[in-house]
Amino acid sequence: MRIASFNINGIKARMPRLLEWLKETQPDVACLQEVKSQDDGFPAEAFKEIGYGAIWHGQKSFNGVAILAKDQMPTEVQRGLPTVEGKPDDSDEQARYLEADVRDNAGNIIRIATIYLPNGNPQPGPKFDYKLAWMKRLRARAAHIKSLEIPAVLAGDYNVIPHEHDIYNAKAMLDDALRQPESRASYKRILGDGWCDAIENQHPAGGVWTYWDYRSGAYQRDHGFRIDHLLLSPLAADRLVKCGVDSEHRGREKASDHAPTWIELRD
DNA sequence: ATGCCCGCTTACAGCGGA
Repeated sequence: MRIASFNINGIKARMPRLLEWLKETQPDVACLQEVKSQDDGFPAEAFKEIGYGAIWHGQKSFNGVAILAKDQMPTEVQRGLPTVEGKPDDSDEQARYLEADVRDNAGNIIRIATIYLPNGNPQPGPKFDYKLAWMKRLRARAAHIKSLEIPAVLAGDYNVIPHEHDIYNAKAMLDDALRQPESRASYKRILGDGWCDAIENQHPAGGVWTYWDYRSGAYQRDHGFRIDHLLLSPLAADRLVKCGVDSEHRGREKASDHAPTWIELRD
């Protein structure tokens, strides 16, 4: 069972590359972020034609998330991140969270969330405050999911560089929201509740990148960092076989600035 | 210190991204 996370940076511009990647790597589940499309413009039919059911939470111009599943339709569980108290948060208009159940090859349910965590720049400021508040809400939702004691995968662009060894140069981006101590501490608190960061678990020495800036030839110079994460509940972590990054796809024409990041769970 | 590149928009310049 392969489950992938991919910040596509605009579904209209990325559709050829996205379809190509789906056909080449055949993920069972693909969590997408930065769809940048209204609900009406989502190309569900094109995914259906290659065997993927899809649900999506769109927004004009910005943000937007989706879950694709091969040979099945994901069953939507939660659209938008609730408040810390677990109520719908009507004040948050940004489409950054979608949660669904899918079935594995044995027919058992796996809970999936696609996450586009706020960037938070510039910091300090209201955008950084929003990021940290959003992370508190995510932690509360994750705790709820964990309490269900089911296999669950929280996959997405977390916009957090967890450690010094998760960036090409420890001195780079020192003032950036992605690597502030508050961002890292908030991410660490979620992991501390019992979630396993798959890539960190399998590559403890670091040096794995999922994002390379478009500017300054960052990909060619391998100036990357790791911000796309798949967090596994204990019952999912027990089934982790391997994980990786399709970094070669970052080097193709008209690529996203993120590379697809994936895990494989045993059946 | 700022922009670099890229995608988006009742677009053709400005914003957001990271």
